[in-house]
Formats: sequence, C-alpha cells, structure tokens
Amino acid sequence: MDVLWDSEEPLAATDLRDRLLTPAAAAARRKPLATTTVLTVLSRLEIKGFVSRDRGSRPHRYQAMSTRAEHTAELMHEVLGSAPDRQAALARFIGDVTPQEAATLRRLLDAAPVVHE
Amino acid sequence: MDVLWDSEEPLAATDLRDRLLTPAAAAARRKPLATTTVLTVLSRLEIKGFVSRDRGSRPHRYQAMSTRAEHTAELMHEVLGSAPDRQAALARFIGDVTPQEAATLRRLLDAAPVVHE
DNA sequence: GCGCAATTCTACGGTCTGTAGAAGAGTAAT
DNA sequence: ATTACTCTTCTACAGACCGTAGAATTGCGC
Repeated sequence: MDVLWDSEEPLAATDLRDRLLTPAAAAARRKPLATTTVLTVLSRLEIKGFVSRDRGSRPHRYQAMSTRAEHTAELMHEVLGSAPDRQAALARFIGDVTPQEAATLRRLLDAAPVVHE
Repeated sequence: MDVLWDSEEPLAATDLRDRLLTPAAAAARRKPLATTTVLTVLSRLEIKGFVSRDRGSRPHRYQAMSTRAEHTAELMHEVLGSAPDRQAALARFIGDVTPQEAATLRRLLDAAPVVHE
C-alpha cells in the first residue's frame, strides 16, 4: 500500500495509478486500479498525515510526508516507545541483529554527536 | 490488550480477568469483562501464536509465548525488515534516539559478541 | 456554455478486534 | 449415577479500517 509511495516526488493521482502497473507490478497486479480507488486511498492517507497534497495545481499533486526510511524509523520508535522497559527491549533487539547491522549501528553511534554520557 | 499479558507466568482465564481490574485498571476500565470475553481473546491470541495454553490442567492455564521485551524487539525487527534500505532506516532511527538510549546501545554493542567486522 | 478530466461522496465486502450470550463438556460432591 | 457448578467452545454482533470502485459534482480550457 504505502509501498507505492516511495517512488519519488509529487505526483498526480493518474500518474501514480500508472506507476502501479509499470514496474514488476504487472506480475502480481491483475487489474489496473481505478483512478478513484487511488484517490480514495490518497485521501485516507492524507487524513492520517502520511501524505500531503498540493491543492493549488489542478491535478492535485501528492507527495509523501516522509521518506520510507523516516517512516520506518518512526515506526520503530513508536514500537520501542510502547515498551515499558526500553532498555530490555533494546537489549533483545540488539541481540537479534545481524553482524552487518551491528556494524552499521556502531558506525552511526560513533558519528552521532554525544550529548552527555 | 497484550498489555495485560506482561504480568507473569501461566494464569487461568478467571485469574487473568481479575487482574484486569486490580491495578490502576479500575480507573479507565468501566466494567468488569465477562470471562468469556477474556477466553475469546485468549483463543485468538493463541491462534496468532502470541500465547500458549496448557490444556492439561483443568482450568486451562495460559502464558505468553514471549516476554514483552522480546515481543517489542521482534516487532522492531519486523518493521526494520520491511524497509527496502535497512541502513537508511537505521540511520534515521539512531538520529532520533535519546542520549540515554544511545548510551544503552553503545554498551550493548560492545558487550555483544562480534562475529566478523 | 460545453466537455472532459479530476475530485468528492457514498458504498459494499472483507478482515480484525472488543465484547459477550448460549450451549456443551469436565469434575467434584452427594 | 445425578446434580450442580465451573470452564470452554461456538456463534454473533457492532465498530473500525482497508481495498475497491461507481455516481455525482466541480473546475478549467476552449
């Protein structure tokens, strides 16, 4: 669903609809979606704040409020935030991380500005 | 919902129901839940693999399949795994982490066995 | 003003969740 | 064994959210 979103910049509904067929989408996608379908979904996404639309230009143009990566990170924080014990949750999380990810994390942490201790 | 779960060990449905009133639950909780309600939810959770039940003892006893922390970590991995670019997602994630969390992460990474690089 | 494309309104079926009543099953005591 | 009581399973229903889209409306360009 949102997957569609992480293409690029502001798009008109029809353009978006077309992109839903272009790539390898044709494979799984059986039918071309009706434009109204796309519009409906976009509206709902707008309400939920995932998408913003430019009502100025006539074919309204839509764009994601955040990048895929931002969105993912937000979700992760949300999940983490819902845990009563962040420490513990992080510990398990790190415990199951791949070595590559661990390396990435180390790098990122070293690069980040340390505020206090 | 699951929140109820992270109390402790195997419980019978009625016990569980009672615990839903005991703590500060009475505050938001208007009505005591019917036992069947609890049972229904428990069954559904069992189907989804979040809960296991001991069918041996007569009042079946239920217990969570994983601790709260484990569950949280799993969810985080799930979210992360759904991102096309893990690196990027992790970067944003780290970017928004509190200093305390950053410290925790560093500690955890240092403690963890490094497999390769 | 008309026509056409874009947008909004309304809608329907499906799944999931919260809630629970009614009916069935197990168990203990009489 | 019969009964009484407790648990469990079955069935159900309302509300939310999603995927999908037709019908009605609006707005722009000619």
